[in-house]
Amino acid sequence: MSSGNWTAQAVEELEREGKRSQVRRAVVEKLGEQQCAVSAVELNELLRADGHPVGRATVYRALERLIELGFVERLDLGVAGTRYEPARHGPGHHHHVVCEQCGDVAPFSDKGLERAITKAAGALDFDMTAHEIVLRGLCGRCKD
Amino acid sequence: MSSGNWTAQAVEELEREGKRSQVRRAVVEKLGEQQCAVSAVELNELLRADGHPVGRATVYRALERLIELGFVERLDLGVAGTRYEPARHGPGHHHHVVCEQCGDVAPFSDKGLERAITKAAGALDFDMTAHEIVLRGLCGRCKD
DNA sequence: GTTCCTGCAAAAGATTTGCAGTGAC
DNA sequence: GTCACTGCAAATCTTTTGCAGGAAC
Repeated sequence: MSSGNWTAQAVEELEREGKRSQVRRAVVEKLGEQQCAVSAVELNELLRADGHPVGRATVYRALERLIELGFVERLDLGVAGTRYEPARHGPGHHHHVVCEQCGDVAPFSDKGLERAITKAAGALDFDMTAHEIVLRGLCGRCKD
Repeated sequence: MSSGNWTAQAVEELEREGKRSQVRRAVVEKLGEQQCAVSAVELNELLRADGHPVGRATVYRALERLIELGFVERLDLGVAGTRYEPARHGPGHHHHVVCEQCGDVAPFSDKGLERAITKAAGALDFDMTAHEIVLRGLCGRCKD
């Protein structure tokens, strides 16, 4: 699912539901542009900077709906509050490394890790629908 | 690191630093007793129920210090706020599965997953000091 | 007209900070 | 006496909720 596809599918789904709002479309589009997870406040600021003076509550409500629909994942990296990002199940799926020194967040992905996750989940009496992995430590710049 | 050992080591470390407080010792002991992650508010209530009328702020300050020392890990499972638990690196080390229906949190561990994590981290320009894994989905009771 | 969406302001929670008092040494 | 710890209350911050008005159809 490429960035453009994600945005298109999410917008389509919202419209199928009868949600024809311009504001929600803007939220979806802005979120789809992000490389990595953003907080609700950051997203709100990005939208305002873009000429969409959206209310905070609206952003939260839009995110909530998108989470219900499975288009957005909520995650807490321990820095800058709760963050949100497009749920990508195919290419683009990734996890996060967080630097404990500078707070920098970066994405990473690893095939072997995905296989191990799937295998581990299969051994439990549990239907896994999503998973999150966060690595903490020192980033390349801070560890020296 | 067994439960008793963790508590003993944490208390010892606090004392080495010159922290001779009874209250912090109580926080450490109560935390060491927990099977799984608890929130700061829950911990405060547990302490009060135990006859330690500790202030909220004190609990947060104690947890903060313990995190700095590496004895406690902060994690956010998306349910009931931020949670804290003893950082166990040997036996007892585990991750979490969260039921999206009932909010139940359970621990799990998997050797293969640990190996995959270590391997994946090794491939990055990053010094990993900790990692978190959260599986989301439906627990045994809710999936039926 | 009906239904859902929106912004604003108020409310609710969680966490942090300021401060005067207390305990350990 | 000194220095760190403590409780309380106030302040902050993030997220949620109530409500009156507005847009889509």
